[in-house]
Amino acid sequence: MPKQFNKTLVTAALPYANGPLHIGHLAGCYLPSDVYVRFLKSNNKDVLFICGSDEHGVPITIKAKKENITPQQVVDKYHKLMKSTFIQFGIQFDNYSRTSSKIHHNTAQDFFKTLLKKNVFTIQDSDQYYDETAQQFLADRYITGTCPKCANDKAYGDQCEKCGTSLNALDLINPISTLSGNKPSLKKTTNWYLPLDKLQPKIAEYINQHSDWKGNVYGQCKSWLENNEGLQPRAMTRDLDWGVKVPIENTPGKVMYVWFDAPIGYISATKEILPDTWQSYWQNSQTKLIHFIGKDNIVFHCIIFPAMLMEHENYILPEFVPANEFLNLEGEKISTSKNWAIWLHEYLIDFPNMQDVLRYTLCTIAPENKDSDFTWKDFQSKNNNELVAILGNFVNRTVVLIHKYYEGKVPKTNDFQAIDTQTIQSVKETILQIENNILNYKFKDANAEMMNIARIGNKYLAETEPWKLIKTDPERVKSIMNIAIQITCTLAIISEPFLPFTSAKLFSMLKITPLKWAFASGVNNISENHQINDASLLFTKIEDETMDQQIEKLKR
RNA sequence: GGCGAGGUAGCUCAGUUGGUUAGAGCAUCGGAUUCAUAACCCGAAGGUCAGGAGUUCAAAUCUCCUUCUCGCUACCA
Repeated sequence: MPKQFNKTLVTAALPYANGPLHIGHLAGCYLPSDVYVRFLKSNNKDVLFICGSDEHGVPITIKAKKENITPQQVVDKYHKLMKSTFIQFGIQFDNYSRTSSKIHHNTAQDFFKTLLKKNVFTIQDSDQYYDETAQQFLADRYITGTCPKCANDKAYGDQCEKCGTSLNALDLINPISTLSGNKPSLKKTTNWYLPLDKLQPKIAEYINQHSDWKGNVYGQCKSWLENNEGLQPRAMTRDLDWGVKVPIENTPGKVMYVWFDAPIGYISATKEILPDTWQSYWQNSQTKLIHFIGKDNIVFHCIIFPAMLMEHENYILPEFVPANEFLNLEGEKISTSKNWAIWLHEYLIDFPNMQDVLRYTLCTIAPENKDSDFTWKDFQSKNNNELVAILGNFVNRTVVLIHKYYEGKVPKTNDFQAIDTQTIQSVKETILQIENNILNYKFKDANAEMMNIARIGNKYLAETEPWKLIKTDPERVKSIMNIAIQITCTLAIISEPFLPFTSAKLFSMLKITPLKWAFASGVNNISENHQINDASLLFTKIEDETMDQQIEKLKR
């Protein structure tokens, strides 16, 4: 029995505010979520799209120390940059918030207090390494030493990358803090744990109800649940001076674990824009909650956050988690530290007003089922051979012909011939496929089908040959050109989720106010005698030289 | 090491519960065309489905083994 929903709450993973955004972020998470939300909004659905910067955690404090500024200055810088990047790429969040905001701190603390009141947490003491010079406790990741198994002297406190063994920092021989290079000391500390072990049956039941999730997501959840010892308690607090303070008396220097506070950021961002009605989304069983993320955070969104929500008891649980795999770049993993990335804010400078080209390219190679690869050559080919040659060209030849034959006034249709009805029918069928694909989170397929509508248009013109008929049967040409312009209007409507800037240009060229999805298969959207604007190019060719420069830039 | 996901045409990727001759886009080659940004349209060629064994009337699909890539491995986010 499928559940019925009347609201959709879409979240996109909170990007971590210690660096700029690159194409992998866009392809993996923000583009698919934006397409999905734009589609629902075009269909007049009640949908809310939430995101924000994740501004806590150790890496930010380390970056601040390195650059000799405060953590707040670090997050201010990247929050501003990321927000502006999203806006420029047309990622249309209803709210792009941040976890350093007052409302977030309050919301996260309230959430924590509720779990405290319900006695959800278990409290445990443990010995943790402490760096006297840096004056802070060290996460396992920030300690290196000699692996007890393979004697590799560059093993991390959580894992030895040489032999692959999972480690505990206490196992390391000759531990060294990566912050100061000194030997850390052991200190006792108390933390509040989410007892995932006790919650395992509830979580397992929840996951089992969602065997329809994508293979990578469901598989990873099962792997956590069915791991030899099952789920283990996880500390929800950390010893750090940067983060949301734990709302318990006499706990100085203790903040919430980033993965406790970050997903609550989705809630606080909703509260921020809907102070009175946010509960109608988060605490309403009629709401479909969807988390768009990358494969690296499956466990947090499918196990830990749902566990938190279950124990709070007032919230709905995620209904679907479309996690994408990773995007590679020119055959290699994207790496921030090696500067092997295409930074979005730089793309905007190098390719002004070409956001849709990147949106399109990334959508065609979205890593929906497996890691995929971005190459500049492919980017150029998608632009030149598809956007310019198929979509741009169809629109251009249609608009040019209408100006040539009718001075830009849309001609009236006469009787439809078989080819007309067939063409209209195949456009309708393609639209249905797009809808079906989007609703099933298959954005790559949906995007390809959108391009197929332009192909149908090109084929229609090639087969009807209005440039020949104009000499023998001008009445017939009127019908053909009318249908061609209606298809152009369809393209304006259905391209909006994928190519919002192009869609806007198309509506402007057609000189009509933007239409919603319900009009997509209409054949009377542009009325007879309506005056359209002059043709202008939607896309321009990209030369080899431009691509060579970008490839050169990567290698620097 | 353990677990999960993947390996399909030159390239980038689809292949739903096993079922006609394994698909698409791009690239390549050929044809047609001139309204259009030398674009469009039609057609052809291109695959031992990572490798091996097994189950079955039938395997890209199910099972086992080998191998490669990516992720997770519980205090990185």
